[in-house]
Amino acid sequence: MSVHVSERSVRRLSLYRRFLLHAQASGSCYLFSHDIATATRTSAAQVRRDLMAISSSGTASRGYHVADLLKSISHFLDAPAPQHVALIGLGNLGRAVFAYFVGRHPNLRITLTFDIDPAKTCRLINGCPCHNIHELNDLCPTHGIRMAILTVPATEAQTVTDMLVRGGIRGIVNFAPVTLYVPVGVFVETMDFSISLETAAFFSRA
Amino acid sequence: MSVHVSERSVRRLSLYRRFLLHAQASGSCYLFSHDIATATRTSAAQVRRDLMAISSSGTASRGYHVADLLKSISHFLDAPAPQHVALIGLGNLGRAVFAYFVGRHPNLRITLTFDIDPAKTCRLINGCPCHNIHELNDLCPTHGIRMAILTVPATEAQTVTDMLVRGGIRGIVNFAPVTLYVPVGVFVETMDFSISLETAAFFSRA
DNA sequence: GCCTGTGAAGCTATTCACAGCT
DNA sequence: AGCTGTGAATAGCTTCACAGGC
Repeated sequence: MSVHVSERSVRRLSLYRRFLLHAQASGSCYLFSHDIATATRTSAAQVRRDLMAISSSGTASRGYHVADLLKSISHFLDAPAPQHVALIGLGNLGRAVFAYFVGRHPNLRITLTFDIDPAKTCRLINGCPCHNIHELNDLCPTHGIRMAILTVPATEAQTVTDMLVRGGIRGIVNFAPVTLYVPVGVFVETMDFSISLETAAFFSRA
Repeated sequence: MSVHVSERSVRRLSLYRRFLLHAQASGSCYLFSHDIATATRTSAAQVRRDLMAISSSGTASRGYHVADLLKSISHFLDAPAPQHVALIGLGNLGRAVFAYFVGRHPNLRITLTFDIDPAKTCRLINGCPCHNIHELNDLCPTHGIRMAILTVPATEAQTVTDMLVRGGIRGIVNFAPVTLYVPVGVFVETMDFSISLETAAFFSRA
């Protein structure tokens, strides 16, 4: 089991799951690899490879059983119990992310939020207490939080990242347009609008 | 010239540029490939390869001249004149994107915005007129717009994409968590928070 | 006939390693 | 000594193509 699944595959599996949930909601019971491929802009062979990697299987006649597939993708992607997530920075972006988050990720829970601004701390934001950023070091370990969403200004991002790493965080979704320095073993995913924009601008003229 | 530069390289070049602008602002005049590599989380060899691809060069003794490098990266990445960009969907997200955009991308300009909500159309948003989405087909070609940012609800994203494609758009930055179907030749970059979140969640436990 | 599962092939991206230069 | 530029090697990813099954 667990024969190393690449980052690319993990991302695609997440996409497959989202599509499968939609398909299931609209009544699909079985799907072929090429259906999943079309819906996620990849190839049928790629879908079969990815599913093979998590040892899912289908039948030649009917393809993949949607409910079973969902179960096995979720078994692979999700932690056994919901993962707790910290949200750092409650400006416009942080609150928007929180709002978007709610109801969409049943297996992930924002359980702690942090900000530097005393006006925001010690209040409930969406029913979740907001702490001062300096409590981060103590609170993250005691709440078993291994993952954080970073919505602080670019100038603060590295400082906060260092605190997160000291607090034992192993995965960061970073919204600040900066490269974060982290030790090996800490995963950083940067949502970099500027880079995406420039890339799209480039290829829109190619 | 122009010996095919991969999408990965384009993205990295955009990152290098951002770093170089910061470095220049803090007084750096020359940098070695390993400096750029460290700042952008890649390898020195990768930096040299990427710069080679756009036929920039440095010297063995001092490395790369920051100002020259910026010039040649910008020459490669940017259009000769600023590109015009349409922003579709002026809800919270669309307005946030607009606000973020301002002042950050001198070579890109949001010149038209669209929404379906009549309450939003025919008004100025950040000094930019907001049109009804049905005018998209006419206005994009006449304004020479080849690129759009899509901040509409997921349910509308494909419909609007079809309109954009008919209007001649060749590049889309999509914020809706859906796969968009576009003909070949149209570049789509999806800012997919859910997928990024799930990927980070996965690797935070690996 | 058209599907899955998968070894093998092909392709792309990255890294190695070193000649040449200062 | 330590850099760049780059051919060669390697690693990683995707597609091909086909045996086996309904």
